[in-house]
Amino acid sequence: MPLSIKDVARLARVSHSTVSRALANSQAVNRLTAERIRRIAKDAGYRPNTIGRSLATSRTRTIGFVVTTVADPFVAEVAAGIEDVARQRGYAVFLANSNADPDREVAVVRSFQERRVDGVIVMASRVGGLYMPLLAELDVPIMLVDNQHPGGFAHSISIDDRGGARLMTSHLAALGHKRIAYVGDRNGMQSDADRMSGYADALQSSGIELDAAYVALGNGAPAGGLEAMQSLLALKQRPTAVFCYNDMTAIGALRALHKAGVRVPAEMSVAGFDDLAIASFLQPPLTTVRQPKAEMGRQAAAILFELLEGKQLEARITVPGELIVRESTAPLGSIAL
Amino acid sequence: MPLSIKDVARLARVSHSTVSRALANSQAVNRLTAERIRRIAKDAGYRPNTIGRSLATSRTRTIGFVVTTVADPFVAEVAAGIEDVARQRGYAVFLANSNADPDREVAVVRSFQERRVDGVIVMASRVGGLYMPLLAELDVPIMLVDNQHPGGFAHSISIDDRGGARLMTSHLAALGHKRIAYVGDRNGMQSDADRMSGYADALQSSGIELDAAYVALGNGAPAGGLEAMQSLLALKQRPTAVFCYNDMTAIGALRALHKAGVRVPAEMSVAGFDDLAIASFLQPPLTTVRQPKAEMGRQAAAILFELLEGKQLEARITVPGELIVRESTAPLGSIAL
DNA sequence: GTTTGGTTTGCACACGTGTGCATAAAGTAT
DNA sequence: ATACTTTATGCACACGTGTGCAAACCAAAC
Repeated sequence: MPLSIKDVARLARVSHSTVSRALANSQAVNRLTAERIRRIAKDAGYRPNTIGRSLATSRTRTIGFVVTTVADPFVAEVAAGIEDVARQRGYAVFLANSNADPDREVAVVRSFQERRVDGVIVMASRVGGLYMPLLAELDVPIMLVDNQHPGGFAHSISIDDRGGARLMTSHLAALGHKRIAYVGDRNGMQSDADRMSGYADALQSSGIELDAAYVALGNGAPAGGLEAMQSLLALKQRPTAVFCYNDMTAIGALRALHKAGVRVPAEMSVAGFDDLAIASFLQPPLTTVRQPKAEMGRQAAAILFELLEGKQLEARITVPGELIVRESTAPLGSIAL
Repeated sequence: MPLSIKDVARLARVSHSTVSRALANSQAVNRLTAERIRRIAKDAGYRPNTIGRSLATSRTRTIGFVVTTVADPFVAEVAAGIEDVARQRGYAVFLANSNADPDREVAVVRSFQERRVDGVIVMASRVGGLYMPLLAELDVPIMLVDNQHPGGFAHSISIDDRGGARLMTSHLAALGHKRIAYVGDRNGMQSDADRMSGYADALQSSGIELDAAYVALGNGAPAGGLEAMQSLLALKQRPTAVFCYNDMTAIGALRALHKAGVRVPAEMSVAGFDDLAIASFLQPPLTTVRQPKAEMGRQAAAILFELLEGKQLEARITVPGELIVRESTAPLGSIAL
């Protein structure tokens, strides 16, 4: 059993109140006494018990972070950013995977509720209709990261999906491509819908008619991208460029193209979204839209802490995506060496 | 302010003790009364306050998970496994990144200490000499995953690095390769040393002399693999096969080879270790040693919970790696189509 | 020496829950 | 009817910390 504030009090021959104040650097306690107490506490290896403190202050200095799964590298990078600023501020982070399973979602909210987290960051992308009211019931500040339906909540940070998709599609059109395909995500996420409409926007601006045959559906993972790409390859008239919902999908698409012996970018340009750490090491290095993942995580956490410290603010931040041109996209009809 | 057990007690016109017992399904309370109380608690939306409970029971049903960084996909997959069984058992998981920074390591341990976690899982690979005694000071069960120096601790689960490396190196030798290189990790990790010695073992068994020129150093990330591969390519007599410390390193190596116009596997075989989710989508799909990452996470958590429930057990589990042969390795001198 | 005012300290309670023990109620055996 | 057992409930305390308020102490001013 680790020693309590009372043990320190006994050692210092003062009341536990004085110890509490001394350790909190309160002005009320005599400077010398305070220093003496701090010395004793340190020498004895005293560690304050957060549980007791939380009970007294009704603040846990704890936040919950819900995701579909941390196994997704995109999510993991955001998590790293969040954890970074949380640690700096003396907060700890509960990690919970919902796996987009409604039962788990409920379990996660219950757990956070019972543990009295001070705030929550949600990055569950596929949050269902039931999830939002459940979260609201928590009655703590909630920050959404790249979430769908941010409408219902006051605080969110999201990539500009539509703008990013527009950037990329325009890039492809500027390279001379006319038959530009989009590989989406069949899970019906808001970000997919937004990227799709950015794609549609850009086609229109470039005077290209949107052809439903060039819209295929993956699942946000390589396997889905591979399948979708294969269906595109089976078309009588193949596209010459493919914009994928995310980098993971693009990885699958690249694999399908290699298998089929289609050279990238000579015969087909491929683009992704996210700019995962490995994007620049792919074959060929992937042209993509960069999301500042860790930075978004840091910002999400920073805003949440502002809220926790009582600041009243409405923050619906949209971060612009950055076009990163690498070697997987090239002018139409170019020949690779 | 959410309602407390006393609020429920008032609603049910009983003492809070009775409510406590009713909700814990204690035999001591009358069946009908208990049911009535549970009804009322449920209808009122009562959620027990874990903070209060923890103070009373001195158990938090919380564990800490320390890693260098979750941004590493390998780590993230283990994390998913851990979180999975933790949730099932009603435990919550604190995530903390040490970034292999000694100051952060200290901060993490302090945080876990002050939050009175019931147990800790460490996956910090590069734990320094100071870290271990610091952890021991926590005085709670500690479970190590793929950690170096598991010697000092009673409970650990690790991949069989040496055996896995032997498997892979033998595979390469069996394909006829004589000049087999190893790209290690300059951070001086135990797993690197073990894989290196497995590599050396297998070379010896195959009657191949270990040539120091064929041992290069990366950093466990693609950039390091790329550099290391380039140094190997600069040799007068290049290797014909390269075994990389991990998949991330192999990804960098593949990139270097593509850049240099060296065909894989026709001119050079490449192998990794870990079997990350994307390994099978690389160009070419990567031959590697599979670590059952999520499963190891699940098992680590399961053992920790056994310990927490008082079971006395010594567990130093070594999990065998599985050789996964894909298309990045081929017989010496084979010609790609 | 008394009063005033400031500084420092401790008392006592609160936070929410679990639990040993005593008490009350109800049932059973004599 | 009494004594004993069983069952059900409440009282009171504990866990570790923070904090309003009163008390104690001290110094300065009169």
